Parts: sequence; structure tokens; C-alpha cells
Amino acid sequence: MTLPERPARYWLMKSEPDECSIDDALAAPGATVPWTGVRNYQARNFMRDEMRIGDGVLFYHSGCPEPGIAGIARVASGVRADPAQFDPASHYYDPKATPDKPRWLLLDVQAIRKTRLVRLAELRAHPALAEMRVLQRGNRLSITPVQEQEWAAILRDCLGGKAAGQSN
DNA sequence: GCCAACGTTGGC
DNA sequence: GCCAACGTTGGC
Repeated sequence: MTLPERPARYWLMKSEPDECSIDDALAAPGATVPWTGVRNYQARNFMRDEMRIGDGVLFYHSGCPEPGIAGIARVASGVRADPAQFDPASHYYDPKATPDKPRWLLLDVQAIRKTRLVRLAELRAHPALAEMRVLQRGNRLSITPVQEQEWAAILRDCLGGKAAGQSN
């Protein structure tokens, strides 16, 4: 018996390009990277409870001179423990986490293609994106849901309407 | 470097 | 459970 089907959902995932840029992801084996370092419960819960293999991902560069959407990707695995939480040398070490009781999870993200940089100002100026979660005041979540119509508007109006989000 | 905004921690 | 203090995020 397989998991129940559901329509694909869409997400925006922030990455600091100094740590993992869209180019880094595309250069990885299988263009796939483990999304390490999520240390926020709400974002973790999205990965654990709502994200499914095949969901579309807007690959967003943050904490850099030109923040914005830099590529398209897809969710490529379910969750597992993020090994960085157990590594005292890691920036993402969490002394309260143990292999028996991991706190933090990751999943694999597969880059599909690099896009032109769709800058934050451009996203903010688009009427169809007025309610986009990542653009809301004070938002700091590194993973946010994207509505289907927002995804469609970005692909159509910002990325030239080429098909994306499918690996075949 | 600044600062707004939010999440987490921990004393009570 | 409250809430002040502190830490982090992330754009600018």
C-alpha cells in the first residue's frame, strides 16, 4: 500500500548562498543536497508533516547582497535526523539533541534549474504575490508555503512561463 | 553595523 | 503560565 496521493504543494526555502547556493546544489551528486541547519520548530514541522516528495521548491538566496529566488527545485526525500545536531564542531550543534531523541530533521532537496534572480523588490511589486507568506512583515521562517497561484504567477511572470517543477 | 521583528529561555 | 531578557534572522 502506498501513501495517499495528494496534489503537489509548493514551498519557498531560504539558503545562504555562502553555505549552499543554487549552483552548489546543481553541482552536487544528483543535484541533491541535504537541507541541513533548520533550527526552528515551525519550519521543522513543515518538513515533517507537510512536505512530500515531488513538491515544488523556490530556491531562495538570503543573507546576501542580492536576496531573491535563484532557482527551482523539488523535495526529493522524506525527513530524517539532521546529523549536524550531534556534531559539537558544527555551527548547528544542539547539545540537547541525542541520536535517541533527535530534535532536528532534514530532507533532501533536488535542484532542477537555475533561474534568473527574481529579486525581493520584484516579488514585493507583484500584485499576485501581495499575500505571499515570505513577504509578510516580520517573517523569518526559512521554509514557507507557497500558494499554487503564487507559484504559477512567479513561473509565468518572472521566469518566462517555461514548465518547471517536473523532473521529466 | 543597525534595527525591526520574532522565537526561545528561564525565573518566578 | 506569564513575561522580561536575550538571541537570531535578515533586509537594508
